[in-house]
Amino acid sequence: MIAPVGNGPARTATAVTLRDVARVAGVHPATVSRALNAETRALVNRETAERVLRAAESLGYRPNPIARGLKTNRSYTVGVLIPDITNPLFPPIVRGIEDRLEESAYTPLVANTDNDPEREQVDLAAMRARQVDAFITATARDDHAFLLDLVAAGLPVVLVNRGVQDGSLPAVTPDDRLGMRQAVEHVVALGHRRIAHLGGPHELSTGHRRHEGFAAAMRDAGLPVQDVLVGSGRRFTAQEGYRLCRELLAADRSFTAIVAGNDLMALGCYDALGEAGLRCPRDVSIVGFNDMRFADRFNPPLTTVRVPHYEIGAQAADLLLERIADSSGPPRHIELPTELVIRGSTAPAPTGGER
Amino acid sequence: MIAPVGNGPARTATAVTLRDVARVAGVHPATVSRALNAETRALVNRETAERVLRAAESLGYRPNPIARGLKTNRSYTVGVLIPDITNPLFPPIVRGIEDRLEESAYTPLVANTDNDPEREQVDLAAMRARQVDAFITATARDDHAFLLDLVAAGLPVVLVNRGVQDGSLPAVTPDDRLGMRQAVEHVVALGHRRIAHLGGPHELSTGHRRHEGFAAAMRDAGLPVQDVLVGSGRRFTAQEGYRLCRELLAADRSFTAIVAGNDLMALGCYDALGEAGLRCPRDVSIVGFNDMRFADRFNPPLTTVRVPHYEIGAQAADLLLERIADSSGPPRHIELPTELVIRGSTAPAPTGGER
DNA sequence: TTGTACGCGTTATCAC
DNA sequence: GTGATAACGCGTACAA
Repeated sequence: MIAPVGNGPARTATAVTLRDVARVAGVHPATVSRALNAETRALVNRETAERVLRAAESLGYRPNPIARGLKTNRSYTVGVLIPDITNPLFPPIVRGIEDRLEESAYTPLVANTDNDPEREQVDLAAMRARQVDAFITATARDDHAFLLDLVAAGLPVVLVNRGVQDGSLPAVTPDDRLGMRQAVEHVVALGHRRIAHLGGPHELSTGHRRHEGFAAAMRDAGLPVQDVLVGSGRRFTAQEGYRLCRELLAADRSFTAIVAGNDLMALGCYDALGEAGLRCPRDVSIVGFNDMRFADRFNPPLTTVRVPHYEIGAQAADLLLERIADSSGPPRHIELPTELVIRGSTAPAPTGGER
Repeated sequence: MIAPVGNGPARTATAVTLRDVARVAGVHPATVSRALNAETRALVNRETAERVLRAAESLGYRPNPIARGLKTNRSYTVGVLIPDITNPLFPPIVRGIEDRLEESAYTPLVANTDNDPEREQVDLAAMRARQVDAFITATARDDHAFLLDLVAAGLPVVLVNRGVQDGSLPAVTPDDRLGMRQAVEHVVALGHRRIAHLGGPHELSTGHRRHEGFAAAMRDAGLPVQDVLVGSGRRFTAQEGYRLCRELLAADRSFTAIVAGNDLMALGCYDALGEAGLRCPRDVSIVGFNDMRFADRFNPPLTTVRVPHYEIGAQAADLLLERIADSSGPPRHIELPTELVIRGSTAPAPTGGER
């Protein structure tokens, strides 16, 4: 009986290693290492280096980052914490981060925390176990002590989309105050005077800075900020926008415009207004924030403040790479300018006094 | 002068290793390894194992996956290739994958290929260099030889959202034919007879299977499939939907319903119809496919076929884990059922003959 | 300029 | 049942 010739384990493509290259190039593995690493290439003879490079090329050598990481204690990997990739805000941010990191041979590890501090800790621990070299997080709350711990442990951290009050961490965010000013000035120019603001949680920089921006812009327009016209939701969701708008309608029906904390909250306002028999923009004008995808497709198309999300992600990655290279120096906070996008949800204030 | 006591490099938290645990537990590092690894725990004395576990716990020991990977040649990492996370189709799929992989201590590495075969190769190579244990890809075209190469090299591959014609690779997809049947039967029930189909590329399973489903359902309804009423776009985008719909309108204006290849293409139809002075659903009914986020917010709200994207991602991850454990056996193709969601873009066919 | 030797943290394979 | 040892692939002092 003739036994079939076994081929060993299925994994045919056993990787080519430094040693293989050395053998082909006729040098010592250490020399190959030096020749292939940009920083140490100067230490090796030009011709030798070229021979090594050719050998590596012809063999299709790819350094094994696992082995390298074990030695250098770096993984060329970056942890990215976001609340939920399913929230339309984050895909462009993540895309910006990934594109920029990829150029620098870093790989992002993305985790969704669902804004659950406990889950955040778990994800963070898992990433540290995987030896990530640094973090980008979009989940910053005002209690960010654990982030400072990371920094103290030598791991650079950059905040994206949100910042922290005390400026203790580098961040890339939209210019929330500018954005709110653009929103307010727009509806003021349309003749609105009684303007409401239904925003997000104050513990998030995006919540409180937009609130500040709203208040400042109203003041500058010579308009009062009335408590009854200002609400703060527990989350940046359509559901919370809906709840807040219903509360507002129950308390006061004299307002003619709402500046929402973000586009999702604006959507909730659409719903509450519709239920109350009010039409947007005929009865009430609404402005969103973010200009998330499909905001132009809503009914009515949403007037909103455009935030350059991709660019925010890209710059956050840049800032992180900068701090991986040199983490000294004070943390920078980069604010990217926003832009008002006028669509169908805003219109001149109804004439004939209050509605 | 009293010199400050230096603390060494900034990185305070030097990781605790297997050896540290061994020292505390009073055993050899190898024993610690055995005690901590579930599969080898049986080899070690119960009491010893417990002592080791306690020591590990008290020291806060976290195994270093880099070192482990170097030894075991596995990274507990999975490559996920998608066209673009910015396409609303993919976030829920990716989320499903991530959630399921996380439970099994695997980490996804996701890359965006932009449907560019060249970029796909680059990403794939980068992931192989990072020693990923397996792949999930949503980028399958009909030329998938290189995917079979991966399989031959011992790397399990699972397709998500798309399949391949010949069934040579495991896949988790929506039941595209069922979905199209649901769409067609809905408009037929509304009295439509001249029904168009503007679909995606035929090289993608999502394109040709939906086309097949459309043709089959029309046949079963006793309706002809006319060439002039069927279009195939180069991509699944609003832009292509718009282009196709314009071409359709130029060639024939007798149709009263369009079954689009997906929701984005349906959106393009909205635009083309609007430009032509036709209203949806009064003049033309439109059905989408996917029920992507915010489809209910469009104007009009889109009647569409709901696809369980999160579940598709989750099951793809399950299937992959299954094949990582045992890659023998024929590739399974799991088709998840779809569901019709009726909204405002479909209405009874206009009476009085053709429009 | 290049080679030698060692170690990163873990696990597989021996021996005891 | 446990300890000793080698090895995974690479980078880097140090020697030559």
